[in-house]
Amino acid sequence: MGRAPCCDKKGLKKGPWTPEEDKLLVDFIQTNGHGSWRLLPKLAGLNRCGKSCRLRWTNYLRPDIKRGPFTAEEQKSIVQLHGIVGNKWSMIAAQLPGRTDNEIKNYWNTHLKKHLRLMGLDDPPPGPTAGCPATRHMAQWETARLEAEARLSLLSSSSSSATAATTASTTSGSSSSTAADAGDAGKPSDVFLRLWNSDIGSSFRKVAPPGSVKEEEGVLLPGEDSSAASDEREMDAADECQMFLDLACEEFAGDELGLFQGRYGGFSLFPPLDVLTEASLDTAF
DNA sequence: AATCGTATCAACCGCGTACAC
DNA sequence: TGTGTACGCGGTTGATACGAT
Repeated sequence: MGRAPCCDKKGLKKGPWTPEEDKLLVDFIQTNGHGSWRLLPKLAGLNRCGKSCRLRWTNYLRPDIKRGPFTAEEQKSIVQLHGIVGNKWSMIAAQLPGRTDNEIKNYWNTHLKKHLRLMGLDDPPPGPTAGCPATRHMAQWETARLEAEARLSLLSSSSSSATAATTASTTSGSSSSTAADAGDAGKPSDVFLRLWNSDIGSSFRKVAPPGSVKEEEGVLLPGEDSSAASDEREMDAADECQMFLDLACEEFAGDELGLFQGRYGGFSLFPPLDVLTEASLDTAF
């Protein structure tokens, strides 16, 4: 479990990439694929470490990257998904075709977080019943998320067969299976994918513009879609404000999704652990 | 026009995990 | 089984752009 020595090498260039370097990297990957990132810079004639090449490719040069401002739907999705998985930017990015984890992370830190703070939705007070309704609901979501992680970790550690069944059910039933499904959906710790393929996830998926996601891979094809012009508009301040109000005071708060099963004076996404069987887990996720 | 403060985002750093040997 | 290596992720930094004074 040692540290990667990849960037320890002296003499490797750092800092901003030049157009020439970009071209070398793109040409090489389009011809040969990236293969081993460690070997790539040498093979491509780049004086960079593999890590830097991978980052440049995944965050900037990849052909399927979507440029431009985040749409209203994307912003809404980010806020919602963040409420479930927290700072799991790669998970969130997997649900937003063409957006990178780095981009989403930056956008969250510079835009969305600021808006939430201004509205008092960030930094919730202790206890789910304190504060304004909107803040309380945000706290409830965070509580639910933590509980979900704890429960599923517990369950997955004791039931590998349930995991296999879950994987089978999730990959067959969803019309918006993603690249992540193909890769990591079988991991018992992948809480998000379980949630995403549950009723909760399907509710969230409703916000995605029709046709914006390729059915099998969950990514935009070159030249595909992008016709959802109405979704491409940039939100003005009033739109954004209203969006957060909507999220906090309606969807996050509501039982309209059938999420909250009150107990112990609070709420929970799940029935008590002792009634959670493998079968019920399969049904739920 | 110059200076200063703030916002943005590309890129880096370091850690955790998976995997090969 | 233990160790080393490579990769991916999230947090952070620093350069640059932009707006205010």
